[in-house]
Amino acid sequence: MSQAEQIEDGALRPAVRAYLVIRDAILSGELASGTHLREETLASMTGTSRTPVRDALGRLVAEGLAVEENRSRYVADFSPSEIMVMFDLRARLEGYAARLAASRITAAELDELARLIEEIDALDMAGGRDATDEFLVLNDAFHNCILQATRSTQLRMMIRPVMSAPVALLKRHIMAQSIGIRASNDQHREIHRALASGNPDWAEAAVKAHVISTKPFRKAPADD
Amino acid sequence: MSQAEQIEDGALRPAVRAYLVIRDAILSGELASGTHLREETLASMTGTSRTPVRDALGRLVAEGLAVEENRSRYVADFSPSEIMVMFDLRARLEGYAARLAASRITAAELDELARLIEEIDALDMAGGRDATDEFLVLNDAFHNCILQATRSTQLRMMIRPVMSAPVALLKRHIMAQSIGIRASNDQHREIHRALASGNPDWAEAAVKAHVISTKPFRKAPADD
DNA sequence: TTGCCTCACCTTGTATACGAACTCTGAACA
DNA sequence: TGTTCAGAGTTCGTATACAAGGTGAGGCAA
Repeated sequence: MSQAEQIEDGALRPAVRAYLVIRDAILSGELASGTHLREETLASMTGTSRTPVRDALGRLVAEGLAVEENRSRYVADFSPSEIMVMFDLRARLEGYAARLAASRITAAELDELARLIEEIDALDMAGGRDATDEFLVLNDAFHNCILQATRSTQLRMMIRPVMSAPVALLKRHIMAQSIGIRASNDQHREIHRALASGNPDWAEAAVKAHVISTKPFRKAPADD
Repeated sequence: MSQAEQIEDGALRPAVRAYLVIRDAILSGELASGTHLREETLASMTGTSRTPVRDALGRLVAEGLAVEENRSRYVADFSPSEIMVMFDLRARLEGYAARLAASRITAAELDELARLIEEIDALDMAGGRDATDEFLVLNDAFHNCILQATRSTQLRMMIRPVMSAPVALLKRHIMAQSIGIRASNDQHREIHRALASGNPDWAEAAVKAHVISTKPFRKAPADD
């Protein structure tokens, strides 16, 4: 699609650079919960004018990483209970996506999923320093392939925001070894089998379990 | 909250006026699926400059009413199967919201729900020309009250987009008498009982059923 | 001393001008 | 006749100037 935007880190368009910089600052904690996101401040932080910053803030609000109050935006609350809500939502939404995909996925897409599973396996064998980053890319591709197979742009648009934040949070937990690449890929294998069988109930349950298993906290304030 | 924005129709801020005008044009079919949303054109249509239009388009993309492709935006596809997806998503998300609300809702909020139910009943008795519009307002308040009771801004932000389009579509079906105000309010009553009992499973199921019952089509391309 | 009013500053919202990228058309050459 | 390249026109992206609104501090009066 729009690879032109991603070819080089320094060559990013101002709007996407602003988005990425602010997003990273929020997810890394550099901008703490409740911080007032001043357009002028962010503009100098990202090296652009206020226009791309406003664009970026709009996206961040839509993704739930920032909230609007009065006329300003503030970085959203990421309390443990909020993070659990995000994972629960993602589990339900992606589960539903898998349900649709089960009856709409093509043979080519199933092959693509199988290929990604193999690549992740190879990664797991090799190990190495930046296996985490590569895993995240392949993992993202796997989940996006399922979304693609739903044939619903509405669904893709709806899930995009609820995926971005949990995926970013995921990185920390993989690095902290609390989530194993091997175990995660075993779940991918089961999801592939479910989709290949065309069984919507199985596909939904498998994806739901996969996402929930990455939910970072033990205690369950959400009645789930 | 921001009532200042809504006091008068002519006194709306350009950004929200642009948003409402374009949104209505999309939902009414005036702007057909796939239409290229040219900023300059929309600017003259809404009587503003391109800046508020860009803001509005960003929101519409986030809500799934428009899609981005290359550098432009186009009005999204509202095929029957896409509309069914939107209703299914809303059912799942609001069901989850009710689940959370069941254990977090306050007595005051339960009273508020009861009050809204009574108002809708009164509306149903009175009948009249614009009962539909008033019902939509009260109905919206009812659903928002439940969202409020989840104590999760993430959830509210996530559900907002998936509610707006179905609710707008709802209007046509109420006017077409295919959805009864009386029957809908009976479901509200059950939801109230479920929430009051604090039973998350019941609350989730009741809300899910309520939303699904408004799903406009008989045939079910979604395996649901 | 306390409460209220006013003024100034700070932040966001809007308009507009300019620059860049993409697309579509038309013509020329293979 | 088909394909490709060039150029112009159109549309979007960004920066900036200006306007409006809100908030906080400071002073004045009761």
